Amino acid sequence: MIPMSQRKQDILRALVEEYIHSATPVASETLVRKYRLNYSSATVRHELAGLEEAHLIYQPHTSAGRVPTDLGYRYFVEHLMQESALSLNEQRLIRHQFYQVQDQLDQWVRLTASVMARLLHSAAVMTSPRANIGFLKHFEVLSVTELTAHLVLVLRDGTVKQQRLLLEAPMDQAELSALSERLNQLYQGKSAAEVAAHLARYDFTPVERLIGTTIAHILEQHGDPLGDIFYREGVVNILEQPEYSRMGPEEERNERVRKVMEVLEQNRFLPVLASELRTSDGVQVIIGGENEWDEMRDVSLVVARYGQEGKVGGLLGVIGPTRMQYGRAIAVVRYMTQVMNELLAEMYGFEE
Amino acid sequence: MIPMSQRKQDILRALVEEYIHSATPVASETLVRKYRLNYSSATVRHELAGLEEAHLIYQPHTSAGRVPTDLGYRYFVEHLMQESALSLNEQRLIRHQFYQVQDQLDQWVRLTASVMARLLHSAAVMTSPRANIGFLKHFEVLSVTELTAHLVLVLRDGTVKQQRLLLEAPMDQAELSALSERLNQLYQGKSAAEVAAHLARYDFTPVERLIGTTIAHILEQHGDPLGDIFYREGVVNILEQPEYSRMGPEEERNERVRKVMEVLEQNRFLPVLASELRTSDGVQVIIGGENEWDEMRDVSLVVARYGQEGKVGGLLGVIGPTRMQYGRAIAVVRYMTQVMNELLAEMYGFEE
DNA sequence: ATTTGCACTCTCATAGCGAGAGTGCTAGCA
DNA sequence: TGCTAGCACTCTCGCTATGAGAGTGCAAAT
Repeated sequence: MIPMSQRKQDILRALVEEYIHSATPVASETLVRKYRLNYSSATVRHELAGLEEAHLIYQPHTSAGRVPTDLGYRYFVEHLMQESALSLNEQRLIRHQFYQVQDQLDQWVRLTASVMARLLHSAAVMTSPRANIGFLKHFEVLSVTELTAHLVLVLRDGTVKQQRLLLEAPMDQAELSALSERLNQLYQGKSAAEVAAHLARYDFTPVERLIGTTIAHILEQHGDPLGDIFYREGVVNILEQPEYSRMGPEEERNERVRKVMEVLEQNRFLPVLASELRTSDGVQVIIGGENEWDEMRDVSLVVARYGQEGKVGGLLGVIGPTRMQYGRAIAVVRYMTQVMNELLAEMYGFEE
Repeated sequence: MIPMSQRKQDILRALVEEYIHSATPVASETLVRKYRLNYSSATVRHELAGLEEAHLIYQPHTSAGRVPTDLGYRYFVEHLMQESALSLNEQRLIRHQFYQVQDQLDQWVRLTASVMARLLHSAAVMTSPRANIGFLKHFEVLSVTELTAHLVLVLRDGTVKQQRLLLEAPMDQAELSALSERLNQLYQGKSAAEVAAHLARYDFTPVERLIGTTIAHILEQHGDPLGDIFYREGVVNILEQPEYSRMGPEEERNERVRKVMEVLEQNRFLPVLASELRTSDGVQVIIGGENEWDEMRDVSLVVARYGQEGKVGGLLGVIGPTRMQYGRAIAVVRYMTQVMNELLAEMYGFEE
């Protein structure tokens, strides 16, 4: 990294902000005019050449303005940006919406995603809250036919799983009920590991073992908080961004749109998040091609975990073009994390 | 409706098929050549003029080929099209995929949507199966703080609802458990109406009443099988259709994309479906602007209800440009309905 | 009742062109 | 030495013109 004089920093900050705003390559002249810099455009051009040397910005072609590179954005986010906190008014507005919604968990999640999408004019993604480790709250076994039954699990975080069971020997509802009552006693509040351990130790009938292993299996599967995304909101907003609807040659743009839609629809960003969020806490910013996933070269993510560590929680964030209002996005994501945390705390009675 | 000679019908059929295939206005010459008609192109042109008179087709501009109108598609679907059943191979392939998936309900749903999307290269939408009327299976009340509790409902179709309760007087978990056990006895297997009726008749404590009304409310809300769409698949496929990526002037196309994405994201098609499906059974075809919802002028729907009437069920279908492979789409939707029906029947033990 | 032949219309792709934007460099100035 | 003014140069972008091609509608012929 080259030494960054104060002036270079000022210029880079101005350039990134301007580009985020205008979505077109930024000219030296523009910077001087709009950002009241005390040097002439020629001086600015000189500095720009330096920044380009350092791969922080680049020119799409000779005699076009400059555009930040991924590296430039990264520097901006790390050193130059200031998080633009939400105004009190916005905060009130958001709170108010949650207040209006009936106290239903899934509605909160949906609302959170929708608020983020609207506030940032970009796409928001979010997982339902789920326990980091699945704990069984309760299960029932319903007889379907003589040889099949239907297992319904309720986990402590409120999710429900259903699975069909194929019995080896015929059993009726009464038998199953008795059995499930007994096993419920045993497994209530247990995790996958505990259930599995338990299974290993004692002797069980085949049916009991079947139910036990199935439960353990489901709990285990459930463990990964990145299992699947449930809510996507504001995908249209992305398409309205100039890079996807106006700028550049037709073909490239179509290609970009296709890519970003594919990423969104198939949750391709999950692996990236998984590794990123496992290592560190707080709001994470992932910029464009930094993560070497080719399809994501043009998009940035601003994401965070919400919920209580080791208890119930999930993931929320926004996804948009690399030219993203990072300052605001970070503020919004941080704030929504906080809101969700409070809601969950109330709901589950954690101390914060 | 004008009288439709055999020849007119033949020509219309050929034209619609060709347009569905090529996505470009169809010339008289092309029809003669590709569909081996026994008349000259001039004759065909003459007939085309007649069809245009009848608003079944139109010309985008003088000296372009013809394109079917919504009315034309309708006539095609109603009188000319033949449903192209899925080959045995395709059927086997589909079955096989379901066979591979563990017997988990939500995975079936997801798989169904995904299969439809892939088979038809268009977007598929689907609701999770839910009972047409909500019946309570079981509920629990968990103490959170002194004055708040957490209500978890399990309905008979397996969905779960959570809601926070604000108590008027402090209660601890023991009290709540006792209470909920008693009420569970009362309400088990009941519908919204039954719970509500029950509430009206007897005297209850405020807490009991609170829980009762909340349960009734949730059951009621749940009743509408069109409450919300859970699965969308293959949205990218739509963007790959020429009308959204290649044809026509830039601006119009963007507008189209924006519209269709909005419709998809916000489930705007639900009201249309609701009225359509309530009146009749089987696979429904809704073509473009027929339903006077302006945003949907350019898209068609092929949808059906699945599940057992009055018991558990949902909605599935595909959504794409009006230029859609109706014959195949209808076949696929019909087949997937059947598959889902069988799966549900197995799972819940209905006789089919 | 069809078909042939032909004039006519409209679109679409291409090339050419000029204006404008923005740069890099050089020479001059504090 | 650091900054600025001036200027030539480059590249894009939008506009217009143009011509080929596609497809029609119509009139005359079969």
